[in-house]
Amino acid sequence: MGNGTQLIRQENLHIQAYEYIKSAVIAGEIEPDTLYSVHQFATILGVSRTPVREALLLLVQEGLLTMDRNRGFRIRQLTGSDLSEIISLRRMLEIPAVETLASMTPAPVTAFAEARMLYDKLQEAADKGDFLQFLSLDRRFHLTLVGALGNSRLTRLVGELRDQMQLPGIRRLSISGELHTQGPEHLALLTAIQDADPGRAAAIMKSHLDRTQADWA
Amino acid sequence: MGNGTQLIRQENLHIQAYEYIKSAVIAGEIEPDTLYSVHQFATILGVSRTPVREALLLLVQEGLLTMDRNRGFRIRQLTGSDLSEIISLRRMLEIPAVETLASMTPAPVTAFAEARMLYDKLQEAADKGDFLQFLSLDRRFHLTLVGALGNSRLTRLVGELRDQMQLPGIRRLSISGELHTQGPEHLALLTAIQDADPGRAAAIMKSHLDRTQADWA
DNA sequence: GTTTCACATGTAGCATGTTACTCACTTGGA
DNA sequence: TCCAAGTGAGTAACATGCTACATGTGAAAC
Repeated sequence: MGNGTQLIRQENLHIQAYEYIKSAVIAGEIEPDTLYSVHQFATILGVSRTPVREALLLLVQEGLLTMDRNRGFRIRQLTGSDLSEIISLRRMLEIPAVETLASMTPAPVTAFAEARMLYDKLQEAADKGDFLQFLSLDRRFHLTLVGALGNSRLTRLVGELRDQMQLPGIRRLSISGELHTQGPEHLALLTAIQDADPGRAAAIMKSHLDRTQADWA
Repeated sequence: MGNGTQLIRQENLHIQAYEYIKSAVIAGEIEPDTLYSVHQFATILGVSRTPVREALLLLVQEGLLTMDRNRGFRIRQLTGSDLSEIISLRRMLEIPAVETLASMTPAPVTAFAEARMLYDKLQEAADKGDFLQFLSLDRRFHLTLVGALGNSRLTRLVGELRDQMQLPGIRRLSISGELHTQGPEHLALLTAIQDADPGRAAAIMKSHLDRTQADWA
């Protein structure tokens, strides 16, 4: 059968299902502690069970979901030790990343410009209290910076780790109040990098991670 | 533990297929530049195409294989920039890892003992010129050490990065001659860690990665 | 009241049928 | 000889049928 309204849709269904479900998980549209079946998602997406199952298996491997045999799939609940594992990895990756970024010659000015633009939008979202938008822009801000290093595996990895931290299991509320404290921190980081001050950039990143861990404990 | 004694074998077929194909890839039993079909593996393993396809998709996500739409699957060819990405990540992860390892109190003596045992076997394999055995023990040696840190995500990640480096695309020969130069390096690393000398351990790890990158260029 | 057990329900898991695509090869015309 | 359209084999990709299993429920046995 034809592809409906899409002129050319060259992307596999399981990829599309993967993107959709992943977004839903991160946006919090999926209930924790609730079992979801392949059939449910297949019905929602209007495709058969096969590509949906494939997508779910990828998400399990990525650590966003867990699988209960013959029961269904559910959002992974992070424990405290999961969190420290993730934060520990982020320390190893993101601190050297911003250091290197601040030392690059020539400086990746286009990435800086884009990060600056994202920061502006970020502040806007913080003012409006638009939590989801804030999270999305926060993610893009950091991935833009890390991406300027040109290491695609690093960029992807950092993204995955950040995504995992959006999972429930740890208290995630009260962040609404932190929206405005986070803003200046982003700007300070960007400024330090643009000033080619690796030490300051690293220190900001480190304190950010420290505080994140403390907050979620 | 050993599933020989296990009465019922309750592991999903796609997991078993995943393990099997991954081993085959790393052991070099799979020809590079050759397209393999789901059907081929399914026939070899004596199962249907579904779990095999699921396994292959996981391996694609992991970066060991690539997928040619409507053509088949093949081993991923690493380019020079792939290699530098991987080495760069390994630097960020493995150097801090051995540093931390050397600073741990109490020291993880059981892991040290196991690493020492693996080192002995490693030397034995090097003497015999058993290349595959050497690679397998080398992998276990490093993962045992990293595993002692207790960060399961880190351990898994390091393992995946090392696996990717076993892929062809870069000259991998002449390593036979290096088998004996690698041996002492392993011992030096282990000794530095056991001596609680983070700086020395880090230096050894760093030079190892530098040399690895230079060799493969 | 408590335990046991048969059964109904819904699911993952696997097998298999079907479709549509890619590409090597052939064929025919200039 | 060259090139272009045609075609056929093989494949991923998707849909669907079927099986085994985990679990909740309720009646029967104690």
